[in-house]
Amino acid sequence: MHNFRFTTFLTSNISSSENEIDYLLSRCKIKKVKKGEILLRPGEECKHSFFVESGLLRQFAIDDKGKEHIIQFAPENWFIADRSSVYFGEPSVYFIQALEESKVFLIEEQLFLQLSESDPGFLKSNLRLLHNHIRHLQKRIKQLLSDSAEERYLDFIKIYPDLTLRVPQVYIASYLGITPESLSRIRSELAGKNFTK
Amino acid sequence: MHNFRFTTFLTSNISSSENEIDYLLSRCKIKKVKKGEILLRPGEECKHSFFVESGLLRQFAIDDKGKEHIIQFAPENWFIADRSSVYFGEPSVYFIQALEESKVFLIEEQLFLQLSESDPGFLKSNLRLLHNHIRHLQKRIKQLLSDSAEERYLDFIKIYPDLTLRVPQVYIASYLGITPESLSRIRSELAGKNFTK
DNA sequence: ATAATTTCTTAACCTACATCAATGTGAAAG
DNA sequence: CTTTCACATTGATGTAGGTTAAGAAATTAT
Repeated sequence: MHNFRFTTFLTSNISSSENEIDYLLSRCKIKKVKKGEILLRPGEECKHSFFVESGLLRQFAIDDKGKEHIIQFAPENWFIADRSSVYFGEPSVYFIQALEESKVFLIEEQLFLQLSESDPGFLKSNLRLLHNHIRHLQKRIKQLLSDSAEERYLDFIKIYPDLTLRVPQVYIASYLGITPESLSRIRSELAGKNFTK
Repeated sequence: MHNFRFTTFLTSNISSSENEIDYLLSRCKIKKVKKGEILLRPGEECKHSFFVESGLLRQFAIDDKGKEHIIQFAPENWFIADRSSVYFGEPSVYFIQALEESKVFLIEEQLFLQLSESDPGFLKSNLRLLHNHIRHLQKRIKQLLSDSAEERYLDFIKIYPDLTLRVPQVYIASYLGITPESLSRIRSELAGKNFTK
């Protein structure tokens, strides 16, 4: 029997009976995705939430001028989905793509709703996930409004030290809302500061 | 008996029995707030969700340099709250303030959770509210990453034509993430374009 | 190993928006 | 009516970050 991260995640984060968790697992599909593979594109309805068992995904948009903007990274143990598309059944405006070879669990929204109704413990966990998401989005807006690119980068490496090493800088720049050239400049300035101190 | 907007909102948006709605209403307090009055400040825990019965509120943050950044406006019929603070019981980093003389309903989180557990119809509405909020936040991030100040302003007046007239431009600028001077310039350029067309 | 490709850095120049400062306008308050 | 105060405009100048372009460094493939 497999010992999935997803199983561990569920048992430690969801105050639900073992039965319920088994049921949930039995209703999820697991999918292997290659590096670069796309799980969602603009115009499509996002049919699943994805739990990243291993590897790394990103959610991003492409603007009018053809530039990519990363909304979210999702390394192992994270959920990723276009929540509005999943929930409202609307076409998404985002891509979801694997940045590394990954394994993901596909979870249908219907299952979430069903378990939230029948099981208060599951509802709690579901609401917690949603609120974590909201907190994250809100912080992002606040940072984009208040902080300079350098400040945002410093926060990024504090919050995601692993990703800083793991992800090419183009993507980090795209998450921060700047060009890779600017990020490179910021990095060399920061390096300078540390030496002279 | 009063005919509140809140009542209308609840009956038309919540697929719940009349009893449940009456119960909800009976457990909410209504509060009159003067223009400029502050309902939440950084460091405080946000204890309620606010439903704006009349008037206009804003949620904003003040950054290190003392500049204000508006996260959200809430005119009548809108909810406003710092969701992460309400849900996680953490101290907020935001202000919530009345921009006009307003009446708001105060709703305790406990009540939301309780009704979500006991009533599937209420749960649905609660989830819908949360997902609307998420959609809104996500769009905001995408815009801040992709669009110019002018584009964001044009979208603002499309989405909130009423607020465009109702709210001083300083606040709109602060919502868009620019200075009032820049907004004024954008407006005069746009005016120019329309004349010559 | 060596070539090929992807990623990163550096430099010169450019642009959107910020800052500072002065002036104008319109609504509320005396 | 006129004074005040909050709000808006306009102009001169500054700056963070963008753009373009070239080369260096690091991975990946052969």
